[in-house]
Amino acid sequence: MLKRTHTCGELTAKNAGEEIILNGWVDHRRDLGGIIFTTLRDRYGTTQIVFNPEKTELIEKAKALSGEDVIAVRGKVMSRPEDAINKRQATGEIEVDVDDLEILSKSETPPIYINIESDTSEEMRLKYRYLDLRTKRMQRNLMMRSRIVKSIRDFFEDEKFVDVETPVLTKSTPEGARDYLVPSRIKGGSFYALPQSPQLFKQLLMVSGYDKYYQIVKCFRDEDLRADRQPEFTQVDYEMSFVEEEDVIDCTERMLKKVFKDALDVDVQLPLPRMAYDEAMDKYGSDKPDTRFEMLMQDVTGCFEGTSFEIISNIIAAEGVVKAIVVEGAATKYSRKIMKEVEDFAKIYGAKGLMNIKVKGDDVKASFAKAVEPEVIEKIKTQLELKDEDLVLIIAGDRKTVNVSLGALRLEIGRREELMDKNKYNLLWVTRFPMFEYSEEEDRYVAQHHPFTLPVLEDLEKYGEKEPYKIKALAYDVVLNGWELGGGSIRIHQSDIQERVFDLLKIDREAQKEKFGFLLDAFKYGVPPHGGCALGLDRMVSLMLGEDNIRDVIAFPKTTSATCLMTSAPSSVDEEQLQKLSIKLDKQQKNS
RNA sequence: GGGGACGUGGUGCAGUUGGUUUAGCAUGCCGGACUGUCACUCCGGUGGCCGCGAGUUCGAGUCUCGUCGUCCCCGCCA
Repeated sequence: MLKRTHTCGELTAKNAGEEIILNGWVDHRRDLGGIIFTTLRDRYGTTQIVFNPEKTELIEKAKALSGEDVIAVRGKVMSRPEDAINKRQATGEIEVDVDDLEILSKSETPPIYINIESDTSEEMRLKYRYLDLRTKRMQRNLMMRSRIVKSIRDFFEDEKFVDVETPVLTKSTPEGARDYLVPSRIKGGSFYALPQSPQLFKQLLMVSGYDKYYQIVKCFRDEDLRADRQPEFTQVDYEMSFVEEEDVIDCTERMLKKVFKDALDVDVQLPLPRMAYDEAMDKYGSDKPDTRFEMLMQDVTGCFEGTSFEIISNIIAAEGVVKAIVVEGAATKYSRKIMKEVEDFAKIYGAKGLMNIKVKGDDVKASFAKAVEPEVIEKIKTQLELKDEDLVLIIAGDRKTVNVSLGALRLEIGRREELMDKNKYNLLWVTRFPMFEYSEEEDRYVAQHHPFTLPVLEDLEKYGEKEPYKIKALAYDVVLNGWELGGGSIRIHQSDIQERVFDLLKIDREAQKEKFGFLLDAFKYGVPPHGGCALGLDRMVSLMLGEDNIRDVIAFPKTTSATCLMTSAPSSVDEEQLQKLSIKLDKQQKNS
């Protein structure tokens, strides 16, 4: 075999005259009758190779080449004629005059386009993923991912973190997402769980004295999928001992700064802005605010005080709120049809309805004008400092619904009006998350982060068991352009506080022992104060590449129904296999 | 668990209110012409039971129901 001396991306005018060998895939062939041009491709780039008419034997061979054949060519690097230079190609100054051609492997006609940008359906791309990964886009994505991972590793290694692998076959954790289960053959009827995160193990590593740990690790959650959610995904997981919140935040910031510089040559200004959870919810209606544009939510409940508008007065009486966003220059542009679309959008997020005010010159037109006193509209106009062509979108209801629906609407308007600058990377911290969240389903408080998060101690004293929903936690998320990149917390290392938290969560001694006994035992033998963070690598890479779907930065992803179109996983298994695992299927599943 | 969009030659799409049709376009693929192309160009050709199943109808790519698949979203995801 002719072994390559160069890749398809590196030859320039400087190599002119050299005898070289290239290996690669036939990207494209242009047969002009006498002369044949072929573009050869590998992951480094493309190079034009030329079959000249006088080499009759070669020409015959070259005529038989088709797309995606794997070939080797030996030839001489030639400078191209001035008018034949291809400026869009890195190797466009040269071409290779072929002296010898070896066909290493023929290809059938591929089912998807590889050499040109096209809108191939995801279904085809996923089914023939190995071909899709040949495309320029996917090669760029995976190579960027690799670069980002290297940068992260370099950072942690330089900072003396230790990379420790934690088990993939582990114990089911009851709090949080649904676990993927793996049946045990040796202990029939028992199950391992795949980790949702190495949370408990990394805390144990702190107990063991590995005061700086990191791992780039697969995690698993058996929940429904989304554009930014896969059942298996990769986390950048790290934990530190003898630290406080500031230290974890500082370390994360420096890591992000390095990664952005290394991968994108973007300078991130430190320290990153911070926003308390309450402020984020209040102004952006989200715990992961997109701060690339303003259009903040404003509370206009006061303007409706004493109104006879029954729907609103009832909401206010029930401690609800009325909030508004102002869309500048949209009053005329937003026709009845668009307003309907916008209202329907808000309703998806639980809004009961959408009120609006349109300012056109001196005319202030409210969709709810008939139901309300003129002063109310006047007050809103004053409070929001409305000007010509302003459109005000207003939602009333309970605080949570208003925040969520108006926050989602803010983003939707942002998209419609193209207010998000794609070249901007707005990183920020959202801090002081609530420690507890009431779960209707379970009829108890559950930990919003996890039960090992350290509550703000003053809050714990002040609100305690009476108003646990007011207790904040030393938990923080890092947010990039409205996406949660990751988050972490300072953990509890004091057994008395841990017990109080368990009590508040109504996890009794029995359950504690059963579920987290090993951790609580470990904490008896000298545990340093510690805290850490975990970042979603897939999200991070996709954001840095401007891809809006994490499938495009994962080599072999799953569909939204958690299947793999290439391998057909998950699939049924032999009866015998099941027997060894002590598993019986019910009739319904057997038939399907 | 729920809502929405889509499914038509290998691929990406069009196909009007159900009927004048032999399901069209682009690209690919095959054959021919062409010595400076780079998504070469030009000429000719090949290729589809319209995802699958049932129903309504004289007649279904088009309407209805079911089912499968893909994508987006709500719930869910500490």
